[in-house]
Amino acid sequence: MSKCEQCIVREFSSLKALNKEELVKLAECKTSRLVKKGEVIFEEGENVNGIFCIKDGVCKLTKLSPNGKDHIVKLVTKGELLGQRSMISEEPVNLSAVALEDMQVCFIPKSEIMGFFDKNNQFSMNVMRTICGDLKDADSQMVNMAQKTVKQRLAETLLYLQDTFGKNEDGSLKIQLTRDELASMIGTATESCIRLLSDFNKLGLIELKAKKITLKNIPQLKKMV
Amino acid sequence: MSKCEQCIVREFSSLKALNKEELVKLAECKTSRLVKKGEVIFEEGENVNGIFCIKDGVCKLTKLSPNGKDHIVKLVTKGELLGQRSMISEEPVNLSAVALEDMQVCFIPKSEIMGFFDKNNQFSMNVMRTICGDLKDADSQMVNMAQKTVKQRLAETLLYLQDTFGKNEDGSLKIQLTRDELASMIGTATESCIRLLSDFNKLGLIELKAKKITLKNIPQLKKMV
DNA sequence: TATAAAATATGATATATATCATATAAATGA
DNA sequence: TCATTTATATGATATATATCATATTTTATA
Repeated sequence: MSKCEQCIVREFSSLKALNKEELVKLAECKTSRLVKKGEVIFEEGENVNGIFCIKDGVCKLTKLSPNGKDHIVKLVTKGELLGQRSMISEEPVNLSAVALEDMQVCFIPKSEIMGFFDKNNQFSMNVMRTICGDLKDADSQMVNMAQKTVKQRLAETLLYLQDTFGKNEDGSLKIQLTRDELASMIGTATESCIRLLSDFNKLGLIELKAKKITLKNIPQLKKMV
Repeated sequence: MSKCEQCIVREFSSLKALNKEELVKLAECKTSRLVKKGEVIFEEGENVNGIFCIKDGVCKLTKLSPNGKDHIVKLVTKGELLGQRSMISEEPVNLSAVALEDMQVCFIPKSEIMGFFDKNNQFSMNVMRTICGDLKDADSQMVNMAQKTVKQRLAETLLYLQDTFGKNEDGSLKIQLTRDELASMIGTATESCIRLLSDFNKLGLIELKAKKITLKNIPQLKKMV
């Protein structure tokens, strides 16, 4: 069992408020797990009795819409926590979490977290702020979905992906989503997404080669949003 | 200055966790205000140094989209609190609040609320649960906007309005939204909204008379969603 | 009450997007 | 390495929705 004290990732989440003693307790009760690309961490409707801390990798949070399509609500990456909302609401999770790449994930049981909640004010404030940030983002995404065109949403999403996950040495987006996944982030049909990418390519806004997407004209992409 | 102790509305919000002593303190520092229909309570980007408690009436929370249209993110009614997210995040509000009917609203300064936060665990837990509920709703609305047709969203919204705000003696929806507002809740053009209402009317799903909307075939409306 | 302004309604048309079909390319696995 | 599956791409077409125009009704106001 590795020590949480030495885990750098903790510095990026609400857990940074924990003191040495609390971190020792945490290390004792947490369980670590490797999650392969494509593997499910938890599924909509499940009871998850605790939270997950992402040590490495990226996953998607999806929600099944009544028409049977999955919609990607959020991407979550190294340093972030999963399952906080569900734990606080004492409800099943409302989203599924699926690994987009191989991941290292730690699970912290609810009892432990609730203890920190009671005793460490800074920790609970951090959690609250995170959830408030999520709410603000969700509201703004809701408005995007309702009011922007698919083209605008695609441009915005490409910019977001580069901003958040960076680029490879060749300049292409570091995070690898299938066209299908990209479509279910922006809320459109896969073919429409592919077609628009193709249009963007022809316009010189992006470059497509062998599945890799490279943003070529960022000012122009920004202007579209 | 009326006493918060005797205000029934408080029982419906996070404030129900406050004890007598805290309620007396609250009554001393709060300010009350009448808000006329159409009046703005606060505007996107503003710094609101506290939270509002709605004693009576309903307001809409809107967000301006880049195309210049307002989108209604949420309706908030008697018993609910406004501005919690912004206060916790220590950020300007991300939404505007506009009265849909005449309202009675109390303002509670941030300092007071933060005091309750520190000392009353049940209160902060209540606030957290409310925000978690908002986040869940927002995620689900986001998916609705992205994946459902305008027709489905209209049906769903009509059912929601009746569920949440009830109906008049004549059976029509109690809450009075303009077509324009209804359109900006479901994320469509005003004309499209009017047209679909007209279609629903012809199909016997609803009845339109003199601005009043009456749901006539709820099972069928539910089936559409 | 008369008049202006705003809200609702509906038609005609344009546009964005989804769907269905099929081709090609890439990835996977025996 | 070849065969099979899966992902990407593109055309043709259908459909949903937006936009523009105009009429009618309702509401506000002088």
